[in-house]
Amino acid sequence: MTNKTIRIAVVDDHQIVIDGIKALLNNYPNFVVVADTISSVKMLGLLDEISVDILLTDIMMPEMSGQLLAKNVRQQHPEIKIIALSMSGQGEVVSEMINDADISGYVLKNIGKEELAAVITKVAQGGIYFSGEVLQELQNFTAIKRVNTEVNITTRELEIIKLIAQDLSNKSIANQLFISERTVETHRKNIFRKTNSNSVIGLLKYATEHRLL
Amino acid sequence: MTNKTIRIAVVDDHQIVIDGIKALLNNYPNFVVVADTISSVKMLGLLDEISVDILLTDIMMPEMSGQLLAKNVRQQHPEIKIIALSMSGQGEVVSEMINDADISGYVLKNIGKEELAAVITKVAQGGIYFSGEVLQELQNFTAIKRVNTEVNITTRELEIIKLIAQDLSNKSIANQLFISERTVETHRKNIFRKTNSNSVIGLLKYATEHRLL
DNA sequence: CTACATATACCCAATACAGGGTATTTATAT
DNA sequence: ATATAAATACCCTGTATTGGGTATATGTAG
Repeated sequence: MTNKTIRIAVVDDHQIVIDGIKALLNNYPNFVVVADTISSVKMLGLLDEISVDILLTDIMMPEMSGQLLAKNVRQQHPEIKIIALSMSGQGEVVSEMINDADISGYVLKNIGKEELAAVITKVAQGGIYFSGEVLQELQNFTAIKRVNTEVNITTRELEIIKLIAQDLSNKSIANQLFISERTVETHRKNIFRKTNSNSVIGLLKYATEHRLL
Repeated sequence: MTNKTIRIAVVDDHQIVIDGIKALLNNYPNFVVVADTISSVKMLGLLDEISVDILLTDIMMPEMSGQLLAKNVRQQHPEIKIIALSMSGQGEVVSEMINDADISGYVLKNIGKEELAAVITKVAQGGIYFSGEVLQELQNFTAIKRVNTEVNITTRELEIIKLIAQDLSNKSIANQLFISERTVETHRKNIFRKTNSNSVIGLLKYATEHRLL
C-alpha cells in the first residue's frame, strides 16, 4: 500500500516555491507531481484532465484564493484530497475550509521536507493532518467568534460600523440609509456600548480585532 | 570562470522553502549550498565559520529581519554578496538595503528556478540584479518620499499624529506632552492642513499611505 | 397571545473637534 | 541683523459627537 504511487498537483503563486516542492518531492520515488501551475484558475482546469490523488495548494493567491479553489475542487472532484500549505494559518480560513471543502490537511510553510512527505503519505492513506500552530489559531478563532455572537452586533449595526469606518458623519450615514440622524445616533450609542468603545478609532480597533470589516 | 563552484548560504524562516531551494539548486553542479538555517541569528554565526560567496536571504523573518541581517553581514563579511529573496519588494526596505547593506540583488519569490540560477550566476560574477516589480516599488517609494518631504511634517507633528492614531484626545495628548491643549489644537490644525484631511480617519488613511506610522 | 429583539425616532446636556484668527519664543540660516 | 521655520499658546464660533433618557412599530419565537 505504501508503495503505490501518489499523484500530486501543486499550485502556488510563487514559481520558486513550486520548483522547490517539486525538486524535493522528487527524492521520494512514490510521489509524482503530475500537475503544477502558478494559477489557481488554471489548476482547476488541469484537474479536469489529469487524475490526481492529492492537491497541494497555497492559500494567498491572486485570481482565486486557495480557499475558493478548494471549495470548487471539492464539488467537482470529491475524490481529490486537499492539503493547504500556507504562510499563516488564519483561524477563520482554516475553519471555513474544513466546513466548505473538507480539506484533509493544513500545514505551515515552516514544515520540513520529511514532515511534508509524512503528511502527504498520511493524507493519501485517508488520514488528516493539521499542524499544531494551525489548531491553535483555530481555537483562537472560535473563541473570538463566540465573543462576537455573545456581543451580538445586528446586521444594521454592522452596516453602520462599516460606514463609520469609511469616515462618514452621522448626517451622511442618515442620508445614505434614508433614516433620521437621531436613529444613526442611537445605533452609534448601541454600537459603542456593545463594543465597549467610545470613539471612532476605538471602534475601528475593535472591528479589526474581531474581524467585523 | 563560469565553472568555478559558487558557495551559497540560504536563510528563510520557512524550512520548506529552504528545502525547496536546496533541492532545485542541486540540479546545478556549480552551485553548492554550504549553509542553511531558518534562523537569521544563527546564519550570522555560521558565516563566521564557513566561507560563502553568496547569501540568499528572506526578508520577513522573526528574531532578526533580512534587512538587519544583510547590514550585519555587510559589515562583518564585506566579500559576501547578498541576494534578497522575498514575497514582496517593499520600496522602503529595498531602498534601505541598497544603502545600508549594498545588496547585489532583490528578487521576488515568483521567480522561476532558471531565472534564480541566472541571477545567482550574474551576482557571483560581480553583477547586480533587481527584478522589475522591485524596481517599480522602488520608484513608487521614492515618489512617496518626495511628497512627504514637500509636505514637510515636523517631528513634533509626527509625534502628535502617532498619539492621535492611538485614540488619545487633545486633552490627553496635552497632558502627555506637558503642553497646553491649545497647542495641541494648533498642531492638529496644521496637521490636517498639511495632510489635506479633516478627520481622524482621513488622517489615518493619509498616514498609512505615506507610511508615517 | 406575549415576550423579545430590532430598527426606528426623539429630547436634553456636556464635551470635543474643526476651522478661522493672532502672537510669542527660540533656534537656524542668510 | 534679520528673515524663516518650529513650537508654543490664546481667542472665537459653529458643528459634531458622546452619553443619559424614553418611546413606537414590526416581526419572530415561544
